[in-house]
Amino acid sequence: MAKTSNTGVRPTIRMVAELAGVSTATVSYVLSGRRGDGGPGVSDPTAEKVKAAAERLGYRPNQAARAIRTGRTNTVILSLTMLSDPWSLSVIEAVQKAAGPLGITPMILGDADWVKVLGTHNADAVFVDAVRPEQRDALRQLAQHGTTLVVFDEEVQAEGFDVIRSIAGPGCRMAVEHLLHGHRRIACLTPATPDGTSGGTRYRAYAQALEHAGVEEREDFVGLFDGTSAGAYAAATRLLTMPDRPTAIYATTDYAAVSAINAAQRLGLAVGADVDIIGVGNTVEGERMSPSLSTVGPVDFFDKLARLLLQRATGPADPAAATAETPGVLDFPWHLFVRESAPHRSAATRLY
Amino acid sequence: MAKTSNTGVRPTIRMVAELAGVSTATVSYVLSGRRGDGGPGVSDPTAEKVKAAAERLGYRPNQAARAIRTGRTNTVILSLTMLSDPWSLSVIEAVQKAAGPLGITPMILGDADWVKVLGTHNADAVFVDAVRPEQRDALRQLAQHGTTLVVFDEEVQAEGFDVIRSIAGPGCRMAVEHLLHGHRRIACLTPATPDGTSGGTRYRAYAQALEHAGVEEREDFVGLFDGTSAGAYAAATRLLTMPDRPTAIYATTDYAAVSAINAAQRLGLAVGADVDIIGVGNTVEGERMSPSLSTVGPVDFFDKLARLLLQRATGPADPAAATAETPGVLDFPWHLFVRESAPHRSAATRLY
DNA sequence: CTGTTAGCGCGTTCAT
DNA sequence: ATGAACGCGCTAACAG
Repeated sequence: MAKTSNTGVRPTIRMVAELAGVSTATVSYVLSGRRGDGGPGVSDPTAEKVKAAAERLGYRPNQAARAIRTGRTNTVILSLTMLSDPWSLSVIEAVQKAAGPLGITPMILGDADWVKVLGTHNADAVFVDAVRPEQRDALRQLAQHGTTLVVFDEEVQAEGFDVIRSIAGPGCRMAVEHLLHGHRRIACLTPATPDGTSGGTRYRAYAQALEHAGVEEREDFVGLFDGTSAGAYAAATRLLTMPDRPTAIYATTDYAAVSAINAAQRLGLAVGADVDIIGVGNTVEGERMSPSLSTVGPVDFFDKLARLLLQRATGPADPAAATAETPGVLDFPWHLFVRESAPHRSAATRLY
Repeated sequence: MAKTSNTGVRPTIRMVAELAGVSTATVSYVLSGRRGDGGPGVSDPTAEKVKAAAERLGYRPNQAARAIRTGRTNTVILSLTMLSDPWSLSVIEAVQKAAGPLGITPMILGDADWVKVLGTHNADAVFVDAVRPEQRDALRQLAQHGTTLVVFDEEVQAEGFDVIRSIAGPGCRMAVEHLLHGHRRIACLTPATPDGTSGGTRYRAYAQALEHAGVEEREDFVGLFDGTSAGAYAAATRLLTMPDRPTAIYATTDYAAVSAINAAQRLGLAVGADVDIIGVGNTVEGERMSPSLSTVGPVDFFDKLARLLLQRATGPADPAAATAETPGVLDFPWHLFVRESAPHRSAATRLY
């Protein structure tokens, strides 16, 4: 056990230098492992002395001081509005996995108030998951002042920063149209909006697809729930115990779809045979469960997002050069994943 | 709309000073609103000029540079191991609410690897929600080097930092004993541990309370679920549809208890009359629902935690003075909250 | 009473 | 391998 200092004060590079009997420059070179441009310029014995001194003092370089000089913080900030949403957790997980090997620390900003924070705190790159209209100016200004941004938004213009788009509407229609191949009695399981109605792109896609196919929408086939997965389970149970129950359920999130599958199985229905269920979002859980969940969603979304963010973070710190790298719009097209919970239906197997 | 600079470089205090035709010191005084010890020492006209220049350039002081000089970052770090746990979200929410008015930004560290990060990144205070045994040395060393820590742990010694304890065992026994006043057929609804068994303090309290009361534990009255709230709903449904169903359910988390209430109501059982349900954790949701949830838990936990953390963050930056403030152990005793879902039972109303 | 000068505190990096 | 300058904002001490 190396006895470490207990002065109550954090060791600085100067203390290390003094203890090792060298200059601060040497300590810096040794600990950062780099020397000018060329080969190694520090002799092994000195390097050992320095490392021993640093160890003994428990020295850790001060990131803030380093950042002031290098302009790099080895930090990315994730500004996430809805931390309770599993989507946010997926973002965090993907970024953490990719950042670790690079020595970059992801810091999460749970507050929606990224405008204030990003103006004063530096990071090598920042991910922002929601932009309110009145924040757009601030966004542009941040980018102009050299903040490296990756923004998730369906509308905002890419002006000096990256924008990730992932437009749900067409994909959701694909999901409902897939069900329409084999069904006419199709229910929709969707969280209620605060005002009690079921707004939102994902619900509208359902209504439009039905209308386009000439299928009348039934009000009692819309299963609203409170956003929790237990609520989805209860709503699905209600739908599936109706006298003329739906033969298919379109759930506007994968989590609701999983609950619906559980509810159906509890009721003794064979999912993928007696009843088809499709989700939205293409989350990993759906692929792994049994029966596997049919769904629509972007491909490889979180990993690609993480990769882009970290590429931007490690890219040239010089903002002038960064613009040459063409930050722009990255579009994630949605795909249909036909799996067990809602298989292909031919004329022979359709349920109407 | 103030036209702002677009040089692609972040404005510094020097640029503001130059544009305003004053010195950097003046800018600093104006923008930080303080001057030496005494009253205001900047004339109104100059202050206006400076503010205008700062506005025009979109100047925001660089926190990293400020921190190097002042030792204050106006930041607290929350190291949270299980971001998916609603408990973590409650911590975040409480801290954010308390930090906002103080101009302090909470940053969340989702990684469990706080040892590496806290060594290099500074914050005015740090909350750590879990300490593995091999991390205890690092904890002590961080505290010695001046990091202000608040640690949530049931075992670790308070050596130069605050420790928050909230011991579940006795409280959980109170919950089961409350049910024992009116019941004999008491089920336990608890998430399964990875190895399939139901370990954990909260389950053991159930087993011990039953044994102590001379009630035999029935294996089919232990409802294990996968940790999701839909899983809890399904497990509760199974318990309540048994031929000789339990008359009371002890759920080891409030979220499971809420699911159990939903399941009971769906089955047409009157909660608080036909069946009693009690939770663990004393979350706010339980108090607000109908029927209100009986539960056990600490009182005012998150708010007090937030208050302590921010008091430490804003306290004297001088670490020597900080020790005089007696950081120590803060114990949160658990209470029993008897509400509608499991009311008091007398000899007249008991269900056995 | 108002504003400036000079230097601090970090780790990094260029000449020497 | 080193001395000294550097980048940033803050602030004690000073000049008008």
